[in-house]
Amino acid sequence: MDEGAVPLDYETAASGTHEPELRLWLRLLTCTLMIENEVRSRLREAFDVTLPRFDLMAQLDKAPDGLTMGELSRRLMVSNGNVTGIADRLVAEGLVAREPSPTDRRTAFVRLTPEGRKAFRAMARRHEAWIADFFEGLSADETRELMRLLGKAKQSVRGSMGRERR
Amino acid sequence: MDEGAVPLDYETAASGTHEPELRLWLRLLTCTLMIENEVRSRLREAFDVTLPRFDLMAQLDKAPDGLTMGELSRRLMVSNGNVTGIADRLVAEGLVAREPSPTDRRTAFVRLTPEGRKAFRAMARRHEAWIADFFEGLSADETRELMRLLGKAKQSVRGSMGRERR
DNA sequence: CGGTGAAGTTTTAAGCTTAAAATATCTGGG
DNA sequence: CCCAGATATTTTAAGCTTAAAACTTCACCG
Repeated sequence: MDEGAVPLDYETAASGTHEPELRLWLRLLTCTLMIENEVRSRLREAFDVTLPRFDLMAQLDKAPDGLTMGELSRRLMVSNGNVTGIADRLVAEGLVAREPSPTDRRTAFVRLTPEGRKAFRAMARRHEAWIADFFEGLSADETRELMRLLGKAKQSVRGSMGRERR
Repeated sequence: MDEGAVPLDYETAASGTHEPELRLWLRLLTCTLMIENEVRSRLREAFDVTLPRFDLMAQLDKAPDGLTMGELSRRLMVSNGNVTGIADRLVAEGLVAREPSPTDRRTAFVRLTPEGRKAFRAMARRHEAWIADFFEGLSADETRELMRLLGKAKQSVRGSMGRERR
């Protein structure tokens, strides 16, 4: 048995020499990747679905009237072309339907099919339990405080988007 | 001009109906994606380098004696095969060198070349400034507290990895 | 020694992702 | 009406990513 079995991640060896902001970023990235990798693996094992398809369906589930491809792209924070490919595959599986906008022929609406909604709801129930379990070690107060600080961080990042291009 | 121009992201429409842990996860993901996308774009624009290549070089920079492919894979939290491909491309660019282990012929060591180290150091300086700027809106206390809470979250996620497979 | 399972890496196939170019449509000013 | 620029989406080419299989080498037990 490996004695000091410390799991390796993005933060490894980033201890002393770096600025606190960089260490914070590496820890943020590590947390996200750990959860993302675990969720991806469980989704595949339990439902034979990929994470990007689950994410796209999650956005559609929150929008009963469907979303345009552009709205999907912005909410998922990925490129337009990316959404096209994932939606194509979900349409081929019958989980999602594409339909043209009646008022703008450039625009494509996308919505869950009844089967898609049913499949998603089943996955979402398990998914939500997984996420709750991941954060089980945090008290309600800590969860709230983390939420608040990440909200501030989000605002801060948002504010620094345009500037600092030197 | 769009009046209430609220930028869309993963959290959109996830407000009332979901558990606090799920909302926390979506916010964590949003923060990470915002930073990752911005860093990717700036690295491309300023240095014509991809984010995965930068990340791999960053790990090597912290390990002057080089790393095995397996160690790289664990630290970057990606699959083995993924590292093979990125390392191949960096070797082709002359930024990274592969060498066999003298003691174990299965093992491949990888290290920065002098040119690779020079190129990385220049990128890292700018990168660190970008990251500091992203978190400018947080006080030193808030940064510390966020760091602490993310550390707890990391431990919590780590602890829930094996269990909850029902 | 010889074989057996474990460990390190690469390969493969499929899918995801981006940036940029291409296509199609819309909008508004002449 | 027409067209120039803007908007919405898809296509393309290159690269990234995973999971699983294949290869190679190692460790060690008998």
